[in-house]
Amino acid sequence: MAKKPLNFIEQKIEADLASGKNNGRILTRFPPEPNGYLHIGHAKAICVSFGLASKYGGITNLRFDDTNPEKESVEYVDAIRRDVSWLGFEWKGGEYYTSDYFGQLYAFAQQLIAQGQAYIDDQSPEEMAAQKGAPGVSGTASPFRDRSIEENQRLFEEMKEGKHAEGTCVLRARIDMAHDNMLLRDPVIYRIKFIEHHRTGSEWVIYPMYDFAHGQSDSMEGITHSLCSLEFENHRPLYNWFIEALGIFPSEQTEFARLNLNYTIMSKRKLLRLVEENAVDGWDDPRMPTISGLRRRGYTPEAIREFAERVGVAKRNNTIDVGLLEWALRDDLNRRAPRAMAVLNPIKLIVLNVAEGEVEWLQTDNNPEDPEAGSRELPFGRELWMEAEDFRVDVNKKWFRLAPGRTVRLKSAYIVEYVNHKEDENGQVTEVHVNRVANSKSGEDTSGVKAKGTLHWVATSHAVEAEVRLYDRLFLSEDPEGGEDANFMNNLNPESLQVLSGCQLEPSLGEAPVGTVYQFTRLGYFTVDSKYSKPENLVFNRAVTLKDGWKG
RNA sequence: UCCCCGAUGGUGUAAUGGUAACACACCGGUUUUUGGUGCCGUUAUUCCAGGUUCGAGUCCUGGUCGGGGAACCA
Repeated sequence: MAKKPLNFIEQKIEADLASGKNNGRILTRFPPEPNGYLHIGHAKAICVSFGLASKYGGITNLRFDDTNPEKESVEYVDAIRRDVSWLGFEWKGGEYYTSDYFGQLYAFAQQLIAQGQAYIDDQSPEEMAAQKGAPGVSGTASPFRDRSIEENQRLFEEMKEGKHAEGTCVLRARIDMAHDNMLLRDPVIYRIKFIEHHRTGSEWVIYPMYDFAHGQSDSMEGITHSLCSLEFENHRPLYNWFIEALGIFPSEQTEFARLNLNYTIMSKRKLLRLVEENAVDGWDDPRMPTISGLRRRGYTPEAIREFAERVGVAKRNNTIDVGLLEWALRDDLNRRAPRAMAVLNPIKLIVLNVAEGEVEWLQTDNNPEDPEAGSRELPFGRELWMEAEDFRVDVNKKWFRLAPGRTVRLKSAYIVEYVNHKEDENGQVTEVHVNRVANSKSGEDTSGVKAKGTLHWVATSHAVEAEVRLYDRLFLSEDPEGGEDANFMNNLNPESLQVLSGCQLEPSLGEAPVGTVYQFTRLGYFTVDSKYSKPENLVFNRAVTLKDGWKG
C-alpha cells in the first residue's frame, strides 16, 4: 500500500506529535471576520483546519474575529455558521468570539503598559505614518514614546471610559522603530471607535487591532496549530512577540497559500460590490463563488471537499483551473445523482404508428452507475417532446442524431426512423414525424436495427413545465482582478445567465425536492432553485454541464 | 532601496541526497441504450550559473523572476 504523501503542515504536525509537543493535543481554529459571506477560498481553509485536526485526533474551534464593528453583523455570523456546517464540519472545540475576550485583551494591554512595552500616542495617523520610515529606512520615535508608565495607565483608562475622542489617541506597542519588518515599528494595538458592536453593543469604545487580538485569542483557547494564509507571514513575528511579552501559551502560526481560481474573484470587498450594485442576485447567486452560491447552484459538500483535497496545501501561490472544481462536482454527481429526462428547447416528435391516446409506461434506471438506486416508470405515447438541436436537415456522417433518413433510439423506449418534418414560415423545424421500429423496445430489442444515437424525450401528455436557468462563468477573462485594481465590473460576462422558459420535464420532476441534484440525461446536473422555485412555477438551476465529447 | 516567502509538465501537488511520480487538462483508442461514465494509452516537467558529493529537484553561494510587507482593516 502506497502511503499518501503528506503536505508540509501534516509533516509538521507529525513531527510535533513525535516529539510529544503539547502532549499530543491538536487544536486548530477557523477564524473568519463576520463581514461577508464565505467563499470557495474559505472552503479550502476550512477543509485544511478542520480536516487536519480530525485527521490527527484533534478538534477545531470556530471563532468569529469581530474586532472591527464597522463592517461586521449578525447576518454574516449566521451565514458563516450555516456554511461551515453545510460543508460537513462541526466545531467540536466550541464557538467563540474575539469580542468575548475584550476584557482579557484589555488586561493584556494593561500588562504591556505596566511592563513598559506599550504607550499612548496622541499623534494623528499622518504624523505616525511619517515616523514609520520606509523599507530600508528606519523610523523615528514618537514624542510620546517615553511617557511614564503611570501616565500611560491613566490615559488608557480614560480611553476605555470614553474620555477621548475618536482619532485623538491610540495605544501602541513599544517595540523597535528601526525593525526590518515594518509591522514591528511600534504597531497600533488599540483604537477608539464609538460604534455599536453587534455583540457587545456600546460596552466598549476601544477595540483591539487584529495583531493584538489574534495570537492572544489563539493562546487563550490553547490553539496548538494556528493555520492561516501566506499574507500573514509578515505578522508572525508580531504574533510571537505578544505571546512572549505576555508570557502566555505559545500557539504556533503556520501559513499556507490561499486558493485562487481563474475566471473568479475572491475578494470579499469585490464580491460585496457585485451584490451592492446588483450585478448578481445576492450573495447566493448561483454564479457567485460563495459557499451559499455554490449550494444554490447545485454543488455538493462532498464535491467541494474533494476539490479542496485535490488542490493540495503548499506555500507557493497558485491559480487553480475552475475546471477542476467542475470535475469534482461531476465526479461526485455521476455516482450519486438520479437521472431524469428533460427537454430544454422542445419541439414535437410525433410517432406516427403509435395510436393517439395510447400511453405505455416504460421502466428506466434511476442511475445506471448505481444498481441500488432502483428504477421508475416513464410514460410513452404518440406525441413527445424532443430537443430542437437533436434534429437537423443537413448533416454529415458524424451526426448521430435525428435527420432525414436517420434512425435513432429514444432512451429507454424504442428505435424510431425518420418519416418527415414540418417547418414554420421562418424555416424553423416545429415537428418531426417518425415511425417506431417493430420489436425495438428497450431491453427486449430483437429488431436487429442499429441506432447510433440515443435521444432523451418527454411525453407531451404527462410533461411538467419549468423554467431552467443555465449559468456560465461570471467573468470573461481568466484573471478578472488582473494586475491592478482592475475594472472587474467591466469584465462581466453578459451571457453568464440564460433563462429558458417552457422547458418540458418528465413528471417525476414535478416533486423534486430542494437539495436533490439530478442528472438531466445528456444535458448536465440540475437542481431546484431554493429561492424562486414554486410548485406551480418550477425553476431549475444547471450546476454544471456534462462533459461534451462531441466535436461535430 | 530593506525584510519575509516562493520557483518541478498546460494547471496543481509529490519525490525529505539514490530510476522525477500522481491528479486534472489535452490527444488517441476501446466500451456504452447518456457523443456521459468506465477502461487503456500518448504527449509534456526540475528558473539560471557556479560549488559540495560516487550521486543534487533536494544541500551551499550568487543571480533572475514571481508574491507579500508602511492602514486607528482582517
